[in-house]
Amino acid sequence: MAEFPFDIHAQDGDARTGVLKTPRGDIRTPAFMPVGTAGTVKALYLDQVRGAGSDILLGNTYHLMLRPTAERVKRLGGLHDFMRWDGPILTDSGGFQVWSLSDLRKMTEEGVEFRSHLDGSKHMLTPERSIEIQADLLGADISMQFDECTEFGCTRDEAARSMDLSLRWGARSKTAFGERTDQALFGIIQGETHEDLRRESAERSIEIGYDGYAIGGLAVGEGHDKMCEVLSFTTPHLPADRPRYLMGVGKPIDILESVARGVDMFDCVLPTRSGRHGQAWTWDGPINLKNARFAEDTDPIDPESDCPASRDYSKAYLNHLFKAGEYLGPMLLSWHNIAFFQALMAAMRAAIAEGRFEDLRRDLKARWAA
RNA sequence: GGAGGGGUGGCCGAGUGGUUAAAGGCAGCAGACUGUAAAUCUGCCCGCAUUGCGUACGCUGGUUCGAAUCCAGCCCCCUCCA
Repeated sequence: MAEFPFDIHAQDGDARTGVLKTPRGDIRTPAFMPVGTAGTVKALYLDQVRGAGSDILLGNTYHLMLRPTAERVKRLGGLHDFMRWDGPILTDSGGFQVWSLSDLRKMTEEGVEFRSHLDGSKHMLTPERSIEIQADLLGADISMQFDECTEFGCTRDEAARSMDLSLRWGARSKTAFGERTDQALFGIIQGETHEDLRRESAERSIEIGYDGYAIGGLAVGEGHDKMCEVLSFTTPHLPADRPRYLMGVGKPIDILESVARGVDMFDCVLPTRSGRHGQAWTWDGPINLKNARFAEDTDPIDPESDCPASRDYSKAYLNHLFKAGEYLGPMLLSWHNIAFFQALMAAMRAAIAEGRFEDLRRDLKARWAA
């Protein structure tokens, strides 16, 4: 087992706050990991990402293995040196792409053969290859087991079959990963929306033994309430002393409610993607800076923020940048959104530590109700 | 003054007798985005009302069952020649 101590400093209801220690630095939890799919958090300098309060980034097996290739990243010193980020990096195993690029794949017990969306070339991803890419070539601090994600609305049999496959792939991922002290491996709980499958997936994953436990297959169309319901009956089966990571989530309301159910880590493309598309997340909910009502709004998005993008630029200016198609618009709004998400995480950590998480939760839910 | 070309919905621009309220693009207005094939995608975009009706392709008149499309006159724009 890796030496990644997880110190839980405080618990408030099922919400907890603490620090996951890694050789490359501490990760304050609940944590939000900005997504840096192709070796970059789109439209941002890593100084901005770090300055906004990010402790760890997410990188991607699928994208990097195709371009510039994992071997080239290795030759160039590994992903940290290559992209100039000295903090922890968690990499996705490629399992999600296997699912979302489904029309280009061929699945077998061995793994997945798929065609590159870039040039149509054939590639093979197996648990062993995924771990080699993540841990050995990219040099991820936290690698994810290779898994399969199911379509929301699939049959129970399909969900069970897929969960079994993910468990077998998980065991192979663990074997391939071996014993390491400076890198960690997380397993992924599947089972769609079925309580018994989620429990079984959790129990069998614990038998395999991971450094952390992710919950996969959520926020794929089931809706906020269903997601909360699944979390409510899934997190109780996960080890209390290990980090719990809800993959791909989410909107601020999703994160808030997931923290309330004992989740410690998150990642999502939403702040950067919606930032590129003109949407700003705020304490009063999302706003679309492209809307005509902001054309002469001289207020900044958040005058209280430490982030220059949130504090020093008027909504009118951002509105203009987006209307004019200027690059600075997506850059500033991605920056603001990452800063907002991190401010939200910090607010939740502080509230949990001070035993007033429910007050914060109630207040934010009321603000975001609409 | 002469010769030729042209005037289409906010703009650009297809369309040369009916299937055209009129392609497409832009601008405009809104929506979506959750382990990133996304600086992307979707909807609306003449007016009014439930299928529908009324106005519309420079202006006026004409031909025709029917015209943005054909004819005549007029107005304007562009190119070339004097």
